[in-house]
Amino acid sequence: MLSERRLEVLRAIVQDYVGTEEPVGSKALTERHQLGVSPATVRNDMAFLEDEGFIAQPHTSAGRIPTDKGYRLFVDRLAGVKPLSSPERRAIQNFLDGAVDLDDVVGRTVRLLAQLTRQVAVVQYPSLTRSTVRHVELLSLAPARLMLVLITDTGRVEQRLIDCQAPFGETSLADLRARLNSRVVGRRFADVPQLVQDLPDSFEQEDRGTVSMVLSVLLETLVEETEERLVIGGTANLTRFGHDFPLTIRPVLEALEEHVVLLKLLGEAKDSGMTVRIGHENAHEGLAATSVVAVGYGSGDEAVAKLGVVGPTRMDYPGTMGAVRAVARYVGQILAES
Amino acid sequence: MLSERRLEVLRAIVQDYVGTEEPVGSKALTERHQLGVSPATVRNDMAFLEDEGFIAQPHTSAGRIPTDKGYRLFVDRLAGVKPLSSPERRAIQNFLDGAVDLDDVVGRTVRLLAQLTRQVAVVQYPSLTRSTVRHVELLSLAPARLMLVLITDTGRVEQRLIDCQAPFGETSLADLRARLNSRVVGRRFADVPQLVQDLPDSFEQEDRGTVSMVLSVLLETLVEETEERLVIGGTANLTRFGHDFPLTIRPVLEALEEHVVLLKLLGEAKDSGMTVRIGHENAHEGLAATSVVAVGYGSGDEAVAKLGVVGPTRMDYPGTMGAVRAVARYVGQILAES
DNA sequence: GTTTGGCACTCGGCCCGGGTGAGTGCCAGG
DNA sequence: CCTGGCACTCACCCGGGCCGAGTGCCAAAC
Repeated sequence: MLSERRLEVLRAIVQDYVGTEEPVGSKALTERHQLGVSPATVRNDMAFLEDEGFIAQPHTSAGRIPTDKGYRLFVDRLAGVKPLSSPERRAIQNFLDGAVDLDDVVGRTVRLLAQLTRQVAVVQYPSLTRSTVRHVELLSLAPARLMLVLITDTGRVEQRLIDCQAPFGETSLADLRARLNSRVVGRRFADVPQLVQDLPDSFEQEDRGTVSMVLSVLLETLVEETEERLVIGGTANLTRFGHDFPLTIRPVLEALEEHVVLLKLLGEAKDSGMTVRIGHENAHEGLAATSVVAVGYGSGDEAVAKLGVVGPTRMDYPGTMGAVRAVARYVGQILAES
Repeated sequence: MLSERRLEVLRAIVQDYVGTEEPVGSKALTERHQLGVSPATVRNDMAFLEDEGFIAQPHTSAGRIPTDKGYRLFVDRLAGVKPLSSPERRAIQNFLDGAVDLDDVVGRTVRLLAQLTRQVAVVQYPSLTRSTVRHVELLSLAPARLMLVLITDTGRVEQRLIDCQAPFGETSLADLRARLNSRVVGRRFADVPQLVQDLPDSFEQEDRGTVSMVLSVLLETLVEETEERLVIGGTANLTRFGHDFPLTIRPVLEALEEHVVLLKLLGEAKDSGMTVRIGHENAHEGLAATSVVAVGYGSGDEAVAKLGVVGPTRMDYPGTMGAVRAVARYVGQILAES
C-alpha cells in the first residue's frame, strides 16, 4: 500500500538523486530529510517501492534510483510547479521585450529557455493551421510571371513564384487581388479552400487558367506551411549529463536534428496544460533516457504552437515546469501585442 | 632541412593518425608505407620534425602526433583536394535538385555536407550585401498602415510594417510603388540609398512624411538584412571525437550556438578559393581543437556567402576539402538556375 | 502490526604492483 | 647518410586485496 510516508520516501529519493546524480541509500536519506523514522524502516519502504517498480538499484548493494515509473508518480502526485522568482520574471520580460520580429521572438525564446533550465530548449514557430490570413498580395514580376505573397496574423510571410502560360493583365490582376482579399482576409487557413472554390468562374474565359493556378499555389502554400518549423538551442547543456555519455548524448543529438521527430513529440503534447513525457514514454528510442516538458503557447486563449525542454529523466521537474510555463506565458503576451 | 623524404614521413604520420586516432610510431610507419628506409632512419626524421614543431609526442616514449603546425604544412604542401567519386556527385545533385525554395536549398545543403564529411556543417544564407533588388511592393493594410515587402534576386523576401501618421491614398501609394521600383529594381543594395534620396521631393507636401518614412524603413531593412543568418547541422558527429570529450565537445557546442562567432569565422575566410583554419589559428578558444574548412559560394562568379565544415584538427583534409568544394559548386548552380 | 537495532553479506570502486610491449634515443659500423 | 642493435622509458593491462556503503533478514521493542 502506498502510504503517505512511502510517497515521502520516494519524493526524497527523487530530490536527492536529482541533486547528487548518485544512487541514494537509506542512511543518507534519513540524514538529509526529516522522515522521523530510522534507516531500517526506510529500507523496508524502499523494498516495497522497488517491488512496485518505482525505484531500482543499478547494482546489488548500491543505493536506489528512481525508475521512469517513479518519476511519473513524482510528477503526477508529488511535484508542484515551482513558480519563478520575481527577478527571473523580470529578466524574462526584459529579454523578450527587445525582440523586433517573429524570428527574433522565437530566437530569443529558445535562448532564454535554454538558459533558465540549463537544458535543451525547443520552440516551435507559431503554427499556421489555426492562424488567419492577414493579407494576400499578387505582384506581376514579368508579363507571365506572378509572385504570390501571403501574410499571416502571426507575422509570417510566405512567397511563391508563379509562371503562367498566358499573360495576365494588370486590371485582371487587381481584380483578382481585391476579390481574393475580400474573401480570405481574417479567415482561418482551413476555411480558405471552400471560400475561393468558385472564384475562377467569375473571370473571363482566358484568365481562368491563370486564376486557377494562382489559387492552387495559394492552397499549396497553406498546406505546405502548415508543416511546422522549429528552433532548438542549448545543446551544449547536454554535456552536463552523465560522465559516460558518448553513448548517451549521441542518439539525443541525432534525434534533435530530426525536426520531424521533435515535431511529432511536441504534437503529442496536450494543447492546454503542461505535458511531461518521461523516458520510455517517448516513442523515439534515442530519447529513452530523456524527458520532454512541453506546453502550448499562443497569442490568445488558443495555443498556436508549442515549446518545451528536453533533458535527462533526472531533471528538476518542478523548476523546469515552472520555467517552461512562465516563458510560454510571456511569449504569448508578446505575440498578442504585435 | 625539409628534405623530400621528411615531408613524406610527415604525410604518412598525418594519414595514419587521421585513420587510427593513435600516436604513430616509427616501426608502424615503415610497415604501412613504402618509405624505402628503416625505422631507425624514420626515427631520425621524426626527431627533426619534432624539433621543428611539426609533430609532438603526447608522452615520452609514445608515438608522434601532428601539431597544428604539422597539419598546416600538410595542407599547404602535401594535401591535394580529393575529388569526389562520380556516384557521390550524382547523389549531391539529386539531393539538391529536389529543393523547392531558398530555405530548402540551405537546409538540404547543410544536411548533405554533414553527411558527406561526417562532421559539423555550417551554411550561411546568401548575403544581401551583394545581391540586388528584384521587386519592392507596398500594400495598404489599413488607412494608415502600410506593409513593405522586399524581394531579392536570391529569392529572399523581407517584410516590414509601417504605421504612418497621416493616411496615404491609393493613388499616392501606386505612384510611390512605381517610382520606387523603377529606380531600384536590379540595383544593388549598396546603391539604393543614393538612388532614392530625392524621392520625397517629387511628392505633395502632405505625403512627404510618409514617403520619407517608407524610405527609411526600406533602408533599415536593407541594412538589417545584411546581417547574416546561418544554419548548422551534423552536431551529432561531434561524438566521433576523442573518447575523453566531455571537455572537448562542450566548448565546441557552445561556440556553434554563438552564431556571431561562426559568422566571424566564416567572414575571415577568403572570398575565393578554400580557406582552412587549423586549431589555434581560430581566434575562438572553444575551437582550439578544431579546424574549419570554408569556401565561398554564389550564383555567379562572385561569392554571396560561405559554407564549410567544423571538425577535429585530426580530420581527412583532402576528402573534406573535396566535399566542401563540390557542394559549394552545386549550390551555386542551383542558385543560378532559380 | 509496525518500527527498530543488530548482523552477516554483497559487490563496486580504489589502490597497488608487476609484467608487457610499443616506442624512443643513441651509438657504432656499413 | 643510412642501418641494426641495444638499453631505457612509460602508458596500459591485469589481478588481488582492502574498504565501505548499502542491503536483506531477523528478533526484540514499542
